[in-house]
Amino acid sequence: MEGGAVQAELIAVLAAVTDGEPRVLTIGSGYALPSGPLEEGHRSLQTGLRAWVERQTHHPLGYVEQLYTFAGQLPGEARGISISYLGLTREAVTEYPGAEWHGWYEYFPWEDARQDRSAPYVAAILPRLRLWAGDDATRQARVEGLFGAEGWNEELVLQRYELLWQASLVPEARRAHAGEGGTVPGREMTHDHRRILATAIARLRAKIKYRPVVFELLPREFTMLDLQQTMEALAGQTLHKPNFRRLIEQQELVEETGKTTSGLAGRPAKLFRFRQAVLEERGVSGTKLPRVK
Amino acid sequence: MEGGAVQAELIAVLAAVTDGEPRVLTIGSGYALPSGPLEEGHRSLQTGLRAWVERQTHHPLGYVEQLYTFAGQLPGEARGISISYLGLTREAVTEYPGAEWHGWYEYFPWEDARQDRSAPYVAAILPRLRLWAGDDATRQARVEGLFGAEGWNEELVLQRYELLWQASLVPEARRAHAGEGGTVPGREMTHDHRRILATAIARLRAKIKYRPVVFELLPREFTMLDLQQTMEALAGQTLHKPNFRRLIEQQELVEETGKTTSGLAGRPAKLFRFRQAVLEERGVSGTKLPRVK
DNA sequence: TCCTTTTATACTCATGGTGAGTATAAGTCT
DNA sequence: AGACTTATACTCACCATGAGTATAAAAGGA
Repeated sequence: MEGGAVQAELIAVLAAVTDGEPRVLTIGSGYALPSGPLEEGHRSLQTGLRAWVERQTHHPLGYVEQLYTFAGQLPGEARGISISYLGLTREAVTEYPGAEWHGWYEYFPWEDARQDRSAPYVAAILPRLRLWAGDDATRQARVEGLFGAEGWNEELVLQRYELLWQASLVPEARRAHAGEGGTVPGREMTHDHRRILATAIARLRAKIKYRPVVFELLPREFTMLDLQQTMEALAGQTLHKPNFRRLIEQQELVEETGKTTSGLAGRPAKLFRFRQAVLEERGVSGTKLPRVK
Repeated sequence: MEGGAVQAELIAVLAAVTDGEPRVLTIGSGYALPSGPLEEGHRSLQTGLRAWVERQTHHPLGYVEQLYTFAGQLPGEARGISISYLGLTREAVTEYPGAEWHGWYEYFPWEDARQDRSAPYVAAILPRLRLWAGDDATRQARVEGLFGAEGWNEELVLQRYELLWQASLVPEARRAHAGEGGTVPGREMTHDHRRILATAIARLRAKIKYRPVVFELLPREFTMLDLQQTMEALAGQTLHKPNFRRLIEQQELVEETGKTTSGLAGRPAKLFRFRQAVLEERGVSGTKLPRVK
């Protein structure tokens, strides 16, 4: 009845958006995510996570949600379980040696589709994937569906990374099954940390569409443009300004503070704040089914 | 650097819909979910889960997705981590002793809002929750938001269960902090298995709205009514027939088989099958943001 | 045989959200 | 003062959705 005991590793993807760039908190010069094993003293998984992030980066942890759990084969030692989390914050002013913020898109340059910034990367990747697919119709369909010109779906971050992995086009894959030829641009990470980051980005891109989590990344007061640019940074997509505004207003997510910006070019913008009340009111409908009565 | 080793427990919520009733596979006469510790031989978490479910219930596992991971304090022994999964299948014809299918709504009678079946339960629960809330405005808001007459949100299954737990109205809570007074109708489960079931129901209710997972629960060929009733069983809501049909058709989720039903009362219904192609075509848009260009 | 019952399927109509684009307001900068 | 820049307001066509009604095609009983 007694199963084998395992090590439990807690891994954090801590995200922020600064100056319109989404960033992630790393250690080891951008090569790893903050992480450490669950210990005796930790009363819960989140407690353990908080402890490790604060020890390694001295950065406080705000909003946190669980991402995914999987069994990893720690080479040599006993097997381990990795439990990953996504956290949202704003970058602290003070820096801590060893901890660095890096742009998401250093790791996934092909994911930033704002004004076609990703275009050259995708153009370089596609022929190599097509070569890999060869005559295999299933592979071809996946390649075109994920990287093809028809309707880029920004939520499929993980699927795209895994495809590159399988095609041996990322360095991490080489460590597993030695491949031939070169790899694709994009910063590498240890173990499967880059896969975890991809999971985090995908989750966040999906979530901002139906839950008001963006506000965790913004200061207390912000302009419509701040809000829009933060969304665009996360989604990796440019948004239609008037319609974005209308969307936010009709959902009553924000309220005016009465203040405006000044000193910048152009007409001063109103400052808004998030309406905390939404969190209670909204059980979020998310309906889609034609209820009766 | 060496953290405390832990036990990893794998827990499965295996769901099916039979004759318009959503059901869950249990052991111990409906008192527990299939589960067991991760062992040396298991190559992945899902492998381990499959092994345990098949050993305890002899039921095959089809579509599976991860639910949640948390640290539980197994009393006495070393601490443990519980990793829960949701699986979707059809009930096998052969039965295995010790394994039983039970209706979801035996465990959560207040969640079945089809033609007001839940009404008497909600009516009985509400005054007791209001009593518990007392003058506390935060508590009152939660009670009314979750159980109140205004817009029942079928996705908040977990939140409702947790509220009842905190109010000490479910037997499981009594084991933790002894409470006074009676409990509310609804079958009890061991440990936090009922909480896990609530998580599974909530996840599935959310997911059927944007991913074609219902078809995992249906036979290969089915009528529109079969499909609708399966959805209704999961959502715990009655749906508008013409609009439901239109929704399915415009999304091109199914195709006609050419066959029809016969022998039953009323006009024969066309038989449909799921269009497997959707799984490839659709990266599922889920858009909501006003993209530009 | 015909009529009732039952279920399936097809239509109608008003409404509101969404995509796309244009027009005006109100500041800085030169 | 005029050019420039950004913010904000408005328009219009279209389509998905909520709600309800009408017709089709079988079974079953009088």
